Amino acid sequence: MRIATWNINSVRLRIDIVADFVQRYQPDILCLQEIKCIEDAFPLKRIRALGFDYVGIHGQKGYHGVATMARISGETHTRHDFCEVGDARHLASDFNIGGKRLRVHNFYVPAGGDEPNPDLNAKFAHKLAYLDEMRGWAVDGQHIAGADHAIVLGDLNIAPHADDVWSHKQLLNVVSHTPVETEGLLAVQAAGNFIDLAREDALRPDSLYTWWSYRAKDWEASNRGRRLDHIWTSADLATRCNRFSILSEARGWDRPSDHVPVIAEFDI
DNA sequence: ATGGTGGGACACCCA
Repeated sequence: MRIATWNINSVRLRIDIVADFVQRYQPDILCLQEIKCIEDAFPLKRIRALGFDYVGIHGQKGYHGVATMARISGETHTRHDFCEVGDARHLASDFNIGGKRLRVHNFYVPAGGDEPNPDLNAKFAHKLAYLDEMRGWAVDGQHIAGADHAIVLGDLNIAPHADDVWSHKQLLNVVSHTPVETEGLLAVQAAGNFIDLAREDALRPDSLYTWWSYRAKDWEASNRGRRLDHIWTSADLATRCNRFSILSEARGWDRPSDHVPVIAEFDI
């Protein structure tokens, strides 16, 4: 079973590279973030033509929005409105694999703006509140209730470890790598006993970054990237993961997203 | 210290 996550930064604008990616890498389950459209505007025909049977969409006009599609049959479980602000940032889908129920949580965690002070920046305060609610949700076991395995993935908008960014020192006060965020994200991970696949010794890719700013003159030469996109699994599933990859080359495709696909393969 | 480039919707928000 191959699963991929990709912040596509407008699915309508980039449907052609989504199709190329699917044809070349054949994910069984594909999770997109920042689709930036409502459900009715989602390019459903193109996605179905790629062989996806299940398509779950949590859309919103202009901003955010996540969608999960699969070649295997699935059903939408929930679209949870964390912090109850009406944002489309989460979708949970259930799949039956090998007689077990797998729940896939597709997340787009708030970016949090530029100012890393929650008293001065409501967006940053919202990001911290969102993480805190995720932690409680994981502690309560809500992520897996009624299922056998859980995967939490998506654009979590935080690079939690020192080598998840091009310069730990220079980014300590930059939103996405501040201590309050990295500690907050690691607390969510600990609360759900999730395994961060990129950090498993046997799976660790050479390059960890999943995002490079559009503002760099030459993203590849400067390589000022960050690992913002993650695939976490429940412990039982992590032992069945035999391949993990970050498709860095996608950042160099024509009219790219600023994020690249992250792919995990399981022997289940 | 600053400004750099991309989205969407509609004059400016967000990343």
